[in-house]
Formats: sequence, C-alpha cells, structure tokens
Amino acid sequence: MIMPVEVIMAEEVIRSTNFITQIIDDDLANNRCTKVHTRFPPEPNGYLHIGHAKSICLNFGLARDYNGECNLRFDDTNPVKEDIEYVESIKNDVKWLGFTWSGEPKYSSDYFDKLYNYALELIGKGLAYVDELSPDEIAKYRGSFTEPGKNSPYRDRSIEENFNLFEKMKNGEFKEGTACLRAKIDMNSPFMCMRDPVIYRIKFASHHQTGDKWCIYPMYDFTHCISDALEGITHSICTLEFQDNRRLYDWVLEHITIDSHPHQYEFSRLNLEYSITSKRKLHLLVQEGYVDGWDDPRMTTISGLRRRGYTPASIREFCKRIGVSKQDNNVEFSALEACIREDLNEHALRRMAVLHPLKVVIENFPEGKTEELEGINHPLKEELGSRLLPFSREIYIEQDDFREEANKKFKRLVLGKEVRLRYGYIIKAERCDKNENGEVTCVYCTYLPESLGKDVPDHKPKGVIHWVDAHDNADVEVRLYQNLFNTPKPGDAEDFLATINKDSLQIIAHAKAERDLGKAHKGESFQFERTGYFCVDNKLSTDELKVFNLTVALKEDSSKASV
RNA sequence: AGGGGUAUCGCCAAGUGGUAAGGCAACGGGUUUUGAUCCCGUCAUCCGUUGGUUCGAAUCCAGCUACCCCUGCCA
Repeated sequence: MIMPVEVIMAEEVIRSTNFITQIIDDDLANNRCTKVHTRFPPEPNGYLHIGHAKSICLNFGLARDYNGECNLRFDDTNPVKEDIEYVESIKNDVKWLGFTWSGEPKYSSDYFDKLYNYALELIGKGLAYVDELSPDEIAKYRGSFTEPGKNSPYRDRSIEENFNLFEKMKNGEFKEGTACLRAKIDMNSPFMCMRDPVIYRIKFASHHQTGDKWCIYPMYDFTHCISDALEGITHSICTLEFQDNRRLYDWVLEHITIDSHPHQYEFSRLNLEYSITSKRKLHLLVQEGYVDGWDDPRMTTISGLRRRGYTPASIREFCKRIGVSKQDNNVEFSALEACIREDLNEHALRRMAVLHPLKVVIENFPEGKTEELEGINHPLKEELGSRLLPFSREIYIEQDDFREEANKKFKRLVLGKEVRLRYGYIIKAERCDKNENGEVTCVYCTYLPESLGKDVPDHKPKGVIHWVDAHDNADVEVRLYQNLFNTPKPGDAEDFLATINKDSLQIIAHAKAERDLGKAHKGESFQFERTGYFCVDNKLSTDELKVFNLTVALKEDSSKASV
C-alpha cells in the first residue's frame, strides 16, 4: 500500500495545549466525558472576522485533535438582525478555513418548539412568569451594581395565569414590548443577569429559517445552554464577556428536564492591532461605503483576508501561534504578517513586476533583437521549473532603483556605476534624460555581454534589481494597501471613523509585469521579487485586465531605509 | 460601590513548589544574481506589588494596586 506523501495539514500535527485542553484531558481521564463535542455558534448577523477564526480554530481544532466532533450552529434567535446572506457566507468561510462540521449545519431555530416547551416547564414549576412592565420599567426595577433590584408587581401571578398569558404572547395578542417571559430567580443577585432575566420576547418579524411561524423568540441565555445540551455538546467554549452568564447557563439546565449538562468555558477574544472585531463597526464601514464591501482587502474579515491573499493555512497558523488564554491581549499585526510571509515564501512562484516604471535603453544592445533569459520560478524549489524572460534594448526598472548619485549603502543603479539585472546582465548607467521638473525620464546604459549567468572579473556590482522588457510585458493594475486605521486601537477611539487612514489604498493603474502575469488566475499568488507578495484580485480582475493586491510586502533590512 | 475575571520580556505565551520554554518584534554576524529566504548569535537573576509559609515560591497564604467584563425585551 502506498502511503500518502504528506499528511494533510501536517503543520498541525503538533497539538496546541492550553487551559482548555487541560480541562478536557482531565475530564477524559476522570470519565466525565468519553468523547469531545464542541460547537462554533455564530449569530448570522454579519461576516466572520479574524476573531471568529480564533474561535473556529479552537473549536474545530479540539474536535480534530481529540477525534471528536464540532457542530456549526447558527445562533439565530434575533430575526431582525439576521439574514440568510450571512449564513451562506459563514458556511463558506468555515469551509474555506479548512474545517468540516459534524452533520448538517444546526440552527437554534431548529429547537424553537422544544425551547417553547421548556419555557412551559419553567412556568409550570413557578420558575417563570409573564411580566407586563415596560422595558424601561424593567431596567429601573433591576437596580444597580450597588442596589438590589425590586420584584416586578407581576412576579407572583399564578401558574395558571402565566400559562394563559404566555399562550397569548405566542398567539400575537400582545404588542411588542408590552409583555415578556422572565425567569423567576433572584432580584438581589450580585449577578445582574440573574435578576429575573427575560427569556422570551415578542417580535413580529419574519425569521430567515422559520418564516412567520413565531412572534415570540427566546433570548440567548435561555437558548444557548439548551441548544448545547440538545446537541450533546461536552465543552461549550465562548468568550470572556459571558463569564457571568455561566450562572444563568447552569441555572436553566438545572431547572429543566434534560439529559445532559454541558459546561461552559471562557477564553479571551482576539484583539488585533489596526483592526476592529466589532460587528457593529464592521457594518458601519460597509454601509457607509468606507470600504468596498465585507471582503475589502483592507478588512480583517475572513473574506477580506482571503481577497487580500491570505491562505487558510496562514490564518490557522496565526491562531495557533497566538494561543488561547484568559488574558486580555492586543496582538501585533506583524504576527499575522509573519504567518502569511512564511506560507507564501514557500509556495509562491517568483515573478518580476515594475510598479513605477523608468525606461532604460541599453545602447550597446542591438536594436530589434530580443533574447529569452531564463528565470527560475523558485530559488529553493528547483522542481518548480523556470520561465523565459524576453530581454531587448529597452526595459523598465523601478524608479526607486536609480539615482544620479547615492551613498555607498545604496545597492542599486547609480550614474557611472554598475548593477546586475535579475536573471540577466550587468549594466552600467552612462547618462540620463530629465524632464522640466528635474525628474529622470530615461536612463542610458551599456551592458556586459559576458556577464549573463556569471561573475565578471573586476565587475562586482553591489546589488541586483528587477526589470521588465519595455515591449513584451503585461500591463496590470496593482493595489497597494496600508492599515485601514492610523491608530493601533481604532476600537478604543471616541469616533473610530475618524481614525480611518485616507491613504490605505493606493492604485497603480499601469504597472509593468512579466507577460504571463496577464494570464494569471483569480486568487493566484506570486512573489514580485524585491517587492512583496501579490495575488490576483478575485473580484475586479477581468480577462483583459488583471488586478493585483499587495498581500504583504517583503521584509526589509532596516539599513535599507537609511540610504 | 456589588459581582465576575486577569496580572510572566516591546507583543503573544509556556510554566501547576525545585531554581524562567517557544513564537513575533528588535539587534549583531554569515551566506545570497530577491536589501527576501536561510544560517549563527544577543534579548526576563526575574514573574503587578508588599508581607508570610518553606531547605527552596512565578507557582501556596494574606494584604494592596492596575486593567477588563456585567444594570439590552442584543449575542
């Protein structure tokens, strides 16, 4: 039998360990559970972002590492904020990240009937009541952090009356906001969420899954724990802000008739510098047109990162590196960039592209002649082969790669000096033309015919520059990106919209690239040598015009900046 | 102010009573027809702070301090 050459996702064979895996190991060792079952439970009210990727990698990763299962469950209890567009995008993003959920996608709304019956059970036990206080009054009656709450005047209605009223709520006989179902717990609890939390409210809204069947919808705290139990979830993992809610999670499960009682564990959500992970703010950016949709390459949504050129493996690696803990964090953006550089350095084919062209005429090269020079596709992987590069009397180089004079640290082309053309000859700059603004418009050079593919005695250029033939090339559009925000913590700003970086997108309409780049496929990534990693935009590219997005620039030696 | 949490290198993060892993970043040096990659090296006598227990503490105890979350019929 032939064994596969490489194990799938080999980079993940080394399991991550964290406080949650310790809990699981302990649970397994003490037979508190025999099989790990987790779930990723997004509300379909927006697109997934890098913070969700952390949760996805954690939950699906645990299932993978422990030979367990992980459900995808849409926590869809609030129809007014949700949309089918979001459920489709979420499925797509989870799959793209490389994970497979157990069975069919689940929906909290699948359990609306059961949830309703559990509410009835609580009413029957005298543990829930229909309140007719207004939302404002409920807030007032709740008290504060230092003052206990007051019981609602409707708190001690009879069980019979509550059944009756809840039935009326369900039948649409109350207006929105005029009645709700509350759990009867403790108005003096130090946990605000235990002061008789609302568990059902009225919403005359169509639901993307259940249509107009219901006009009452269960609240998160009542729904989540029951959904977990119904699905046999063993470890219900969520973020830190739900720590207090755990008391309510447990209270509900302890007071209804249900087989299992999953346990909730909380980890800290990801904060990534120069990005926002608030769905409300993400919505704002999209709705107000600050960006080109949820998948704008500057957005740290999964779809934005994908369009930017990030690979699933790079995002998984990032999530592995940042770890899982309960500490508040603020991860540097460079940590994410390091992951995609590592992936693309290994996998991206090398190509040359001149972003800001400067014409170079090689005067001692015959007019009308074109040579085909060989350029290898990858410096570390010979098996990836090579391609032919047309080279003639006129080529383009990067404007930044030429100077009339420069200090000794400058390793590119200088008047009177030599430089090596990548995969080509050594050339020497003899003179140049300038326009009325003093800008160099053309450099006249001579080349060393004997320098192709080898060193020449007494000619030791300090550097190598990339180039593209002036006549046989592909005209492409290149989009350069900077951070969307000009502050590391835009989420903390009074007005985060005011921190938007106006220069975050720079469009180069006519860059000159190797000819075959004009035929590249959407989503394909390349390293433009000496510049960075670029991918073909999957939205704007056409057969006629390829648009390249800068995924991430190559790292630069710090001394380069000082020339 | 009541409750729930968290404090280990610039940023993440191991560590669970036996004398501070690793990654990112940074900084030196080497290789290089990418100022990339790669390689080698440097980078916490110290774990928020003050006391205590112990032969021995980042790890146990007590007191401080700082920061985060909780008063939606959002999740």
